[in-house]
Amino acid sequence: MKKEKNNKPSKELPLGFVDRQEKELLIRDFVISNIKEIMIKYGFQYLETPSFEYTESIGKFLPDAERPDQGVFSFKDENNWLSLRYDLTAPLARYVAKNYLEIPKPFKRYQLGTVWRNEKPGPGRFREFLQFDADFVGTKSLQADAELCVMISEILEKCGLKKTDYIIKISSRKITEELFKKLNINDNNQRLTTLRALDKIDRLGWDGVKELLGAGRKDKSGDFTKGANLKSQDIQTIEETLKKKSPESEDLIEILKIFKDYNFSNFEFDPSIIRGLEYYTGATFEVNLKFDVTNNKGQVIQFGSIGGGGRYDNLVNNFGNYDAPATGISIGLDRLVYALMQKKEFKIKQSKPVVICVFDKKAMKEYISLQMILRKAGVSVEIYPGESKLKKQMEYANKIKSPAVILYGENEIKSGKPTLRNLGSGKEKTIEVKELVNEIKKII
RNA sequence: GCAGCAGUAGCUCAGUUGGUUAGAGCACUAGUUUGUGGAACUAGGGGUCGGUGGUUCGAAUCCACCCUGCUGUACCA
Repeated sequence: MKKEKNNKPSKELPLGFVDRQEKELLIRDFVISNIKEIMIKYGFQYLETPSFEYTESIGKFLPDAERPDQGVFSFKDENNWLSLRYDLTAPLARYVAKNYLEIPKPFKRYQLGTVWRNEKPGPGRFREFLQFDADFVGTKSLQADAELCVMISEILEKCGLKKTDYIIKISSRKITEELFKKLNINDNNQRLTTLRALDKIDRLGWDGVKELLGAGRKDKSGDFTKGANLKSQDIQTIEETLKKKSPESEDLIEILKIFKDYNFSNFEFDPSIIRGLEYYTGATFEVNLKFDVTNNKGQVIQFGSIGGGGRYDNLVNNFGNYDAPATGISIGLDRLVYALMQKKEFKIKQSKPVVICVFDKKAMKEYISLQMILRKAGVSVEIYPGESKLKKQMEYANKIKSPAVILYGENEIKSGKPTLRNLGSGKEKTIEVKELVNEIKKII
């Protein structure tokens, strides 16, 4: 905690939280409106669930400690532990279980919402972020899995990305499942460690992963990570299997066939797409950006994926005895927006008001009248919100990037002709009120 | 959590053989004769040098501990 002098409250933000400014928010709005449009086209229902859930409903583990803070923000109300959701999938499973008798089956819904994770933030990763999720619940059809990928691709392109800007990587848990069977790896811990190690291929390469599959690995800071302790023969089998360029599991073969029917080709089979989550049972996918993303110091950062998902046929059953196989995808919107902001060709329009300068408070009626005329015509306009010298008012207009100021002082009011100053060019024109709208529209 | 590095004004940083009232650029405020911005000039505000304790006549500068941040790594249901 940073101490402020005189015991004033800290102006710093908690670790992992950020203020977001207009430019980012406008791009986010743009992305969201594209998403909504496409979700309607694809026939998904819009859903919102609350930020808080009972802790036991969103975690796989019930709180066994005094305070369940394993990665979630929690607090206790009168009687119960509540937690801020850490994703939108668990709330979906809960919603489906709660409304099972009423909802259509299969159930297709999409959701936009903030999620929170109480963990160490990394570059471009925060403890509060906006997610977009689309899921099919209650169908085993691989058409659903395929369509999710096609749909994400359409969303990204609608947002202005080209085919060369992104790729959807796809794999299946069935591949690793079969490997485990074949190699007789039954210990759940060992399986998990293996999956997690394999998930790191893009970052560590096969050499690093093989260390993690074996005894363990020391990273460059000197920290040591314990490995899965597999036999070297098994490690070799795993490497050979996963290095194959085409899928051999039936589900993937079918999904790829459906992609073909959709004429969708911007994907890549990559058996290292494992995803850390334990609950996936079938296809897994990941959305990766292929252009460079830099941090605020201009350095290119390892951006990684902006989202992913897969099939999870058993998750909803956790809430009851329902047969609800499901598949879904989620996108980290803030990360997508952050990346979009860096595309040079990507411009978002920020409308800034024309400023009517205040020369004399007694003439306020005249200013208001001008303002009403302009607003009626749809022009963004404001009367300078304060009392300052003209110079200050100009500085203000300049600072907010106003396109123009209107000078309506004693002389102008007498003649009924305001002066319009273009803040881009610095040129001024004294014109009739009725011409004002047209002149301003030329500038904007 | 573990490991490495770092912590001086709002921001970017300078300031070590420890020594007078701690500096710069940018930003900010006021002004450069009273109706004009983005340039220039002048003046000004702002820091108990991350914190606490210690060594010393004297510490931003040395030591210890703590806190915070960055990076890597782990975890991420």
